Amino acid sequence: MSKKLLLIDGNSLAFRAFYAMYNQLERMITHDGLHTNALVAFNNFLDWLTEDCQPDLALVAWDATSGKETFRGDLYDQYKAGRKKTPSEFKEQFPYLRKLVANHGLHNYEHEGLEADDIIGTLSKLGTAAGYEVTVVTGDQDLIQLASDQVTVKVTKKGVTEIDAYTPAFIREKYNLTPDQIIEKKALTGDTSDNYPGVTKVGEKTALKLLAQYHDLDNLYAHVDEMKQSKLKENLINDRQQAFRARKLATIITDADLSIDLSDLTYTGLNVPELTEFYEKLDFKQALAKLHALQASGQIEGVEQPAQKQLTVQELTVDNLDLLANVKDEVAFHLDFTGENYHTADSVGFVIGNPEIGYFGSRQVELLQEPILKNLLENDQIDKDLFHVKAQWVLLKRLGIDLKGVKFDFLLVAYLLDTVGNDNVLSTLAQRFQIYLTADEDFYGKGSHYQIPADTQAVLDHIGAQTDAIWHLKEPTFKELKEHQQDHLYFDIELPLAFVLAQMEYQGFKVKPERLEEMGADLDKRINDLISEIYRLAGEEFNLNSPKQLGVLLFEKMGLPVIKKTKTGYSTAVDVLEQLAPQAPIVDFILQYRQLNKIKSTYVDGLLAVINPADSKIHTRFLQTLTQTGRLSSVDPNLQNIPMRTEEGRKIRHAFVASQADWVIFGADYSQIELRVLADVTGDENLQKAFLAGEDIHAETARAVYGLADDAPVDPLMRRTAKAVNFGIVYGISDYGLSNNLGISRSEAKSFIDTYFKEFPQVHEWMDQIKKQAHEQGYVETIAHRRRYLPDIHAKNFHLRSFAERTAMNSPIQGSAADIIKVAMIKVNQMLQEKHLQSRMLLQVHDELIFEVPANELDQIQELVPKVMDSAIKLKIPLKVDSHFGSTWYEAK
DNA sequence: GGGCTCACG
DNA sequence: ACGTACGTGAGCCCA
Repeated sequence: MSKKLLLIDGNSLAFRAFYAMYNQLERMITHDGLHTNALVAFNNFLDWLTEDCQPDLALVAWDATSGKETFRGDLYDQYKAGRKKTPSEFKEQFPYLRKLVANHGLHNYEHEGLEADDIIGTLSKLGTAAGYEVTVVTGDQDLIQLASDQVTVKVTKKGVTEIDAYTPAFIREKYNLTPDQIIEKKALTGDTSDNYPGVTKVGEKTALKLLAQYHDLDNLYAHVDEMKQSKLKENLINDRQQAFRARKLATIITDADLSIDLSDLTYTGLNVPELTEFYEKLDFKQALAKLHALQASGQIEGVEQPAQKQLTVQELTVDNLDLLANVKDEVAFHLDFTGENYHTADSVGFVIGNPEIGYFGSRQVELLQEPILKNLLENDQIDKDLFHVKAQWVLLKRLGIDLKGVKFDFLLVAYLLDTVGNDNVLSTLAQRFQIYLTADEDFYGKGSHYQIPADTQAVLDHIGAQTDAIWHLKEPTFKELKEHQQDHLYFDIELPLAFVLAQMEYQGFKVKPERLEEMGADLDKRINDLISEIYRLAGEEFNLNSPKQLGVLLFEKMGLPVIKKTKTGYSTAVDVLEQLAPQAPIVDFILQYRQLNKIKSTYVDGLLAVINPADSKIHTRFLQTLTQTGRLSSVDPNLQNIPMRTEEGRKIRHAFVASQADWVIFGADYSQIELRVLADVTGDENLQKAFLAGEDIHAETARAVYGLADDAPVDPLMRRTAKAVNFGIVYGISDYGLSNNLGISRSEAKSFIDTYFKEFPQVHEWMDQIKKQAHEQGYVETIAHRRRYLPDIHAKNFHLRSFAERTAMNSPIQGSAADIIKVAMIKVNQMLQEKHLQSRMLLQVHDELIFEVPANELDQIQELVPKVMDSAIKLKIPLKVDSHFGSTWYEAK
């Protein structure tokens, strides 16, 4: 095989790189304020190119930066004139581009009076003569004139990820031209970006037609007089000189005098120490991770990574399980699975061990059921270090194993240390602590490309690297946990909660498909009637689910007034439609359609699709490490947003039933927990008194704000306003937001807020103090020391900064309420166990808990659950819990 | 994949 | 002058 020469057009590619990632410009800045978007894209591109091409010789050519004009400037004084100034954000990256190239083991070259094109043209000719297979890479079509049997010219298309490889055959196919004729084409069309004209009115199409007939410029002009009279002929004759000048400008020099030789261009590969330093200096986290992963996997040599020694997992079989007899007090364990939903996922394999005894694993997860392994996992005297304990617990439970003795869950700890940018992926979370792993996505592929490699050892080593990383992550992360005063939050709240949640998910909530199907049939009929009526009133059929088409109908064809706009067009949201309803009867039908269709598609059809046929239950997953405030979320399906507010939707809850006959559904919810938390954390005495004074906090607030007597009646409008103010306070109030919500003027809203703060002065003080704290330390905390960092608190942008300030006020409230119910869940679960009750907790919906309860336990549960919830965490004012039960979730209201 | 809409607390 | 109430997830459209 012939040797390879790689020639890269530095300027055009860097330019492409800068604009390919232009939308990332302000996100990619080093701590010293250097923009790095072009560097990041160029770096990725170099990686890809060198891996793909594996060159023997390689060079990146740059346009001359100094001194003398190029011959093209001499030839035409307008050459490249009128170009926009290079943005300074791009210019500042130039010097680093060259370093980047050098650190990748490629040569940089520029030469006075020459453009990068000419350097590449000359070297490609030299390379061809010396028998090299030449690859030219550029962002610019001009270079394709160099294509030949030995030279392939790769040109980036959109961005830098897609590439066309121009060979003579490809050029023939695309333009019906030879590479040489590319110059002739350019002569006729000129070049707008280099600012030289060809022949007036001749663009690509005309040029191709002329070249098909006349082949080249000389022959064309030799026969131009024979052409029949036309505007084109006139233009050709008039612009003859321009065309020939353009041909000279477009022709790339292939015999320039260079001060280098092919022998100077040896490709030396990555300079790992230099590149590491470069990446570190410019905060290239991903590139650094990739580099470290390459080193760890032994594909390249480089800087010593003590914690990342290449480890080999020893494969376990039924015959060598006694290898695990040495396991004493602590092991790391990782059971890998496909996809995200561990309730249904297939297992890929597992690894167990630690650096002292080594790592052992198998792709046969049934091995875990062998006594030695099962006992080890179920032994609470042997500490386990894991990633994502809840998933591990469920996967093992499905194998009949009861995981115990868990001490470290890296996912939970990483989430508690910093919620920002947590993607729940081990490899990216590990990077925060300078541990670099091959990402699952890179190892297995993603989406439809997911495939478990056939090489068992490779798979085990991949899982092993993760297991070993978990082991090494424990110490540094536990240390930070302590510094954050989050030991209690982790050991006494989140870690035990993970087991409670795992049991709830595994238990599942029984759903009667026939109830949903009945509802579905009824809804279908009513939806179809609505659709017919809407089409009739509209006078045409259209896609009712398309806000765009609906907007055209309402606001263009029917001429209804535009009340609100979205980024992309007219808003057709409920509040808008409600305002339009009196003006056109169709609008009310559309509102009804929207409501019923939502119930049908999201809830009837959506839930039916996720009932497990084996047990007729729905097994949601609670995401414990996602929200920025400490709340849970629920997915696959979301059982935290089952309809409640409208009767029509609420009927969905009829389908949710207890799993056994004579059992009931029991629900208990905190009353006004967030406002009680507010009264507690602010220490506001008036707010505390208001809670102690009456049943109805919104009415009490109204009395305070409107200056009514303690026992005076409160009219509904006053109560509604006070309620909105209470919500506003919890959300981090602004007069603008409140005015919008209540449909009042900003100044009226402002005066409400002022009065509120006058009545509850310590709430006001707390709001100021928490904002100040956020500015000073960059984060806010809940009563259990749950932390939320607010990077935007220092933003120059008013919008971002204001948002961060509202968040600073809201997160401690919402988050503390989350702390309280989490503690309650752990205590309720403990109580159920201690009292040997069969009742089971099924769901948490932020301020309420849902249970299924045998009829004979109902009295006890009704007494005990609210009691445990009340006393979960002691506040300065009592917590209040309401409870309900019934034969279905609908009845438990 | 982003935007819109709408379900919950 | 600026212009959003806080926290979520799912279905659908449309590029």
